[in-house]
Amino acid sequence: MRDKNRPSLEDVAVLAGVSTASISRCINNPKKVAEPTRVRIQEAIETLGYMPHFGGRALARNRTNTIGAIIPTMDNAMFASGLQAFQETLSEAGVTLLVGSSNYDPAQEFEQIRSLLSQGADGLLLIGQARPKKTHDFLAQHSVPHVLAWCFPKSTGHHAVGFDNQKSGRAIAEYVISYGHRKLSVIAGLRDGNDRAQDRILGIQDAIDAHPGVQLLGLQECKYSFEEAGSALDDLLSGPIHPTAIICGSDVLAVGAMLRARDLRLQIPEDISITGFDDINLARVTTPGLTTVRVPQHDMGRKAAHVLLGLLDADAPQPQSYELMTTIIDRGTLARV
Amino acid sequence: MRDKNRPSLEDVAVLAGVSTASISRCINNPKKVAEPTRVRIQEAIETLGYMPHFGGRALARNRTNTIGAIIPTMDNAMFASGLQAFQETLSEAGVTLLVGSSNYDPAQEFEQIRSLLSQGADGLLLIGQARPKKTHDFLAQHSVPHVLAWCFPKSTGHHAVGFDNQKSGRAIAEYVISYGHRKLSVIAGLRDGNDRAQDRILGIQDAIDAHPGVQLLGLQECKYSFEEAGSALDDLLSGPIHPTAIICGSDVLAVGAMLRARDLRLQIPEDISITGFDDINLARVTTPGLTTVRVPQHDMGRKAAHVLLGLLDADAPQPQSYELMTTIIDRGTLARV
DNA sequence: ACTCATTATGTAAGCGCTTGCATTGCGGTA
DNA sequence: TACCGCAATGCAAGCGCTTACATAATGAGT
Repeated sequence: MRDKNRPSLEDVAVLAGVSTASISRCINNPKKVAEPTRVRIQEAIETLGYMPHFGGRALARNRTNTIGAIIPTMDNAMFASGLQAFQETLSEAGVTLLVGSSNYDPAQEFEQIRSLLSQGADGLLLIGQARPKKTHDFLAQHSVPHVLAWCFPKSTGHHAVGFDNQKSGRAIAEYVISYGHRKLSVIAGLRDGNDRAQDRILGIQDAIDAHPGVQLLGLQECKYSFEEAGSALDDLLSGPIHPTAIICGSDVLAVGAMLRARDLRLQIPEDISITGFDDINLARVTTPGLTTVRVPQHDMGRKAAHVLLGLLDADAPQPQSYELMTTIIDRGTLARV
Repeated sequence: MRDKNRPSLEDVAVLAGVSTASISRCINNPKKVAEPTRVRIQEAIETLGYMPHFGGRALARNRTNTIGAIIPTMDNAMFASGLQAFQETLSEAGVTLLVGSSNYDPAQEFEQIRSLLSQGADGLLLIGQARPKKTHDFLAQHSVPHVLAWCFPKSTGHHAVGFDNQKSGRAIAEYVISYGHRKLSVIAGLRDGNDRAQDRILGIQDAIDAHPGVQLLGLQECKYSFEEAGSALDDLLSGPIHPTAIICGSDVLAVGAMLRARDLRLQIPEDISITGFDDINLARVTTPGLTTVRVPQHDMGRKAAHVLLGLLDADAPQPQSYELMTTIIDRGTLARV
């Protein structure tokens, strides 16, 4: 079983003429080793090209210096860039990132959690708050350090770095209403198992309810793809009475709707207003630019990493949760009526 | 050091009334255990909520079932979706993905390689072929199974799943030329340490050289951002004689150029043609849609995973390399002149 | 009934590293 | 000179799991 080519601590020890303990100390806590020995050890390590064996280390320390992130998909720029920031921050701290994706499916998420944990992840980054009891129990049973992102749950019990989706949903709806729109429709992500989509809708509802005279003409749920959003738009326009504005649960949906609207020869925003959510690159590129809600993904990823690292560092001040703020970016897809 | 809460094989063995060896076998090779014992063991595992300890397993097996991928950045949709496919495929095979990012910097890439390897990665996915000798030596010294993606090197010695950037660069340039353009300029990614950017330019050169009368008026290198691409466009237009078409090394660059062109009140493609490379979502969204080179990212990620898994499976037929084909997607940013 | 495969299970030796404790060697102090 | 304290190092016991080998149990073939 022993890999003859791979040098072990033992080998380095022999070459350097010290015990394995010293080598280990030299690697993990150089201060505890005298200067000359350290030099000797370093040389031995170099000449052998020694690299600590991960398994051995993990076994002895009961720690892997690895953190897992489970996101719905990297295919959506929205998560990808948060994840990028997360990874960079971990990397600076010498921690490696394990990635799993759930494809918005709670069952898959559970599997990924199991999987990443059994791969030794010391902690986890999870997206959103809503998950089956089974999952919660599992996390609790194994007391897995974890932080939630892309949400900011009122209830405690979890560390979170994110924003309030409901509040943000309400904000964009209020904004649309403030532009004079009274007949609204919504294209949202599939709510099932997706609390972010859900909360955004709730927020939109809140705003509508708070403004008598404003009505919600239609609500379509669909996957985050241009095509599905296009079909959703078709459905929303199939009724006898058309909305003047369509609030979308994500930029991808909004852009999908815009593309379809263009095919239908509808002018945006003259014929119909459309808003997005996330503020990914896409939103800057459409003509006109998409009016949307900016989510501080980069900050979120970075802060989440810090919180998680803090959680794992026994003698760090226990980190709290952070609520980040979203802002509305008004580009050009929202008209005054 | 022993974590009192975490059940070990030992604990399960006691509960099930068998030896640890049987448990291990039951987990790794159920066939080798008799039905009734297996049931008993399963129950014990369930009630204890046992999960194998990663370190222990890795140490004994000298294998982690983990694969690393080092990509320039996830922030660019182009890598993100390839990575997504890669991850999904690994996951299906029970292998977990470790992610590192190099930010297009060979030194950082080297560090990430070290890091992922010391985290026990059994193999690596790397982007592109050009890297310092130091890195190559390191990979060789440790005989790290790895596959290259996003490129298809002529030289052997590496497994690769990708496409020929030079050929594709030439193809798009030929295409532009076939539309009647004679005065071309190029906006490329920073060539330093980025063989994809380099090869694409070489390909463009090839096409230009093959067509007397076609000239390259300018070549700007810049980072993959809208802003930088915008400035690059400014520079290209600052001369006395303007190009009729600008060939860009990526969609992000192309879109950045388009946005700037719009600011300059230039009509695309009437006043100036622009082409991209990658075919990410962005390309479908601009007005007009971006004419670009489609890179089969999804396939690439998936195939790369298969090849890598094959490389790690001793008794699998040794996988070869795959050259994938790119195609030109003609949307609307390329005019006939 | 006796032997021999065959199958199911147990025993125990590592895998490579960390770390509490023991040992050594040194300079400073009384 | 004898003693103490401290710094540097070595010793060896695990950490939890896998697996070669040993053993036991079963059934088939003679």
